[in-house]
Amino acid sequence: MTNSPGRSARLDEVAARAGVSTATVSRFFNNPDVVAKATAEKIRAAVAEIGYVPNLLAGGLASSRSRLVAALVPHLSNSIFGQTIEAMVEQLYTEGIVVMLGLTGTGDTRLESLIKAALARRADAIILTGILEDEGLRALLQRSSTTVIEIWGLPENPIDIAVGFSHYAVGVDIARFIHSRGYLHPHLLTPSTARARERRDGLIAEWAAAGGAQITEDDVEAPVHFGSARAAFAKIRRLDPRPDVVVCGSDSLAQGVMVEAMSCGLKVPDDIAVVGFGNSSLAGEMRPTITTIDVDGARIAREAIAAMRQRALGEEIRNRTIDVGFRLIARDSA
Amino acid sequence: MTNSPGRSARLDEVAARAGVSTATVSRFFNNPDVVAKATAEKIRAAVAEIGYVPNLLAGGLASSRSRLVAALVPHLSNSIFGQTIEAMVEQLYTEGIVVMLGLTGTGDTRLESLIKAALARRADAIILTGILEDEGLRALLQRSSTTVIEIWGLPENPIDIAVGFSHYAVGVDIARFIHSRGYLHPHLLTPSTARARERRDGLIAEWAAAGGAQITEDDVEAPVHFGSARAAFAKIRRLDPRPDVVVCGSDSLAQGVMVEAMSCGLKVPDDIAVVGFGNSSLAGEMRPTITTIDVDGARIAREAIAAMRQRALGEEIRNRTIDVGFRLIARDSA
DNA sequence: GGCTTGAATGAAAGCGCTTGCAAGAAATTC
DNA sequence: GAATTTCTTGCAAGCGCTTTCATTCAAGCC
Repeated sequence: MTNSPGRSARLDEVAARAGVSTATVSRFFNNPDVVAKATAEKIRAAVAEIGYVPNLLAGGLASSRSRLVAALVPHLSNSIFGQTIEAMVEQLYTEGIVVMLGLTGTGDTRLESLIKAALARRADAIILTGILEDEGLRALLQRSSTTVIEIWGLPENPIDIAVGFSHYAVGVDIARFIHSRGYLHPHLLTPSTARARERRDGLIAEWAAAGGAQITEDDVEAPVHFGSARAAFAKIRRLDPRPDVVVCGSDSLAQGVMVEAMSCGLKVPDDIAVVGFGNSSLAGEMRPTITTIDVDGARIAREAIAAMRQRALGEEIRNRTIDVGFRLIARDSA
Repeated sequence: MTNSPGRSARLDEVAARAGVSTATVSRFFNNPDVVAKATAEKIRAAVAEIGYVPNLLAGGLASSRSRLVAALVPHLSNSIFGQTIEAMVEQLYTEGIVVMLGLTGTGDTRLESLIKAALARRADAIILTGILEDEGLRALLQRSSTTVIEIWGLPENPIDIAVGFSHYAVGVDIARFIHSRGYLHPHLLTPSTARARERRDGLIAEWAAAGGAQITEDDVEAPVHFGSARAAFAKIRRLDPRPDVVVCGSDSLAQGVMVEAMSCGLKVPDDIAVVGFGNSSLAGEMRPTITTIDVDGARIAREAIAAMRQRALGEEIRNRTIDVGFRLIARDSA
């Protein structure tokens, strides 16, 4: 590995050293099957000798494939998307594809420039977690011929491909569950995000259909942190009749409510039950364990990558909306 | 925004439409101050009309600046680095720089190919969280003239720039703290990572210096999950004398130990005290709240970015090792 | 009024790689 | 053994932008 510092080796230097053309070296990297064994060996040696590292900016420009996937999520910490991102990074890694991480926060301003940043880098695919309403942006994406995958939800009208589940159906399932357990006064703690509201709507509709009594509810600002839960619980205590089950928009919210309730001397679930969402690791770790909704984030990643691959191969994608479903996990908290 | 689908607009089309040369349009994007107001306005209009999005692959190739920073961390979920990554992504976003996320796991195999992936994309900087021992890789990085920033630790011999704190000093501080609180039989729960072992070494050395009694200890495999804590606690119960304080390598480990202890009827901290590390949000949320070490992850990100910026400007960096310190937060668990 | 200075712009040569096309070599077929 | 077919390889024309150097033009100076 001899090499002068500063300037890095180029493909043509490898070619010269191996006694072949640059075309062959390029093929050695991108399409190894077509180069003869002996030639490949010479190239391998030359690469090692001069410590060559390909320039993917140049390669990407020439081939118009960046080997870069943009993943745009609202937040990272305590986020339900972390698992999916992690799975995606790991799986794409094996194909030499790298993930560009974008944090959109809540709101569309950053989303726009992040999408442009992804487009500017000619990302092979753009993964979106939010719901993109802006028509201009939708058009921009559609025009771009980039693969766009919306995950963690199932928009009725996907931009390109969607992998997720019905949040409304989650709400319906939770309503049935708490009804079957005989709870009478549910209280909803809904973060101010579009998806959470869909779950809320499903729950309210199903609860009404089942003839349940009045539901009380409260919104919490996203991103949710412990203070939100504390404040929310303070309000819950004052309610009359006091709710017997609190349906939370996330596990960490559920945890917060439980901790507050227990430190007020209430017993969970006897005095007040709690339901979470997401099945994060803490849901199983809290005592009592938290009843929640499990979503297979890694599977979402797998399906998304499978779709990208099909698209890259130029195959027709039959199913542009992939439902990965969810599971209600009944544990100790409700 | 008229544009035929498939092919995206090019700089020369913008130039033609605005009646200027490509050079001027390029300056408009990269160095706006030098183009005349009126010209800028014409270009702005042309860009909007044809919906032009620059091609940063081409731009990067020509300028050898990728506007891409690679962040290589072991894991994402429940990771102490999440906060730093998040802060870094947010801050770099404002400068139009994007973060490529690499997950190294524990071990050097992936680290190597991730570093090569970063170099291949001509990342403007590479952020490393682990300790890089491999001489070949260190040489590769040094030769590459890429800015390399090692964070969350202070290697005695940094590759390029380091931003972090002394893990050994953390161990020393914890030893002093538990000594001052009068605990007699500490038990150490150390994840199998280099940094955690440095903290352990510091604690053991200081504890011995203070004349403390024998310390018991146990290793847990990284990445740590709840099962690790459960198993570890089972062993702790069998110890004689039973430890009166458990020093954990992370907050989630601490939480796990506390939950297990409490569900065995032990009181925290009276029967058994617990110390964590990292001051993750759950440390303040658990009841009792967890005594832990706080590190300002966002500050690490800021300092790292400041160093990158200096490097980009070609300034000499006086301080190649930046100590951001840490704080022991005494709460209820110890 | 001629000269200097500075601001704004353009022409064109790359940046380092990929890939369609063509051709020579080797293997296969009849 | 000639005609195909299949493998390998090389040539060279880009991919879309940046940037050096030169040029133009207007303003400032004595």
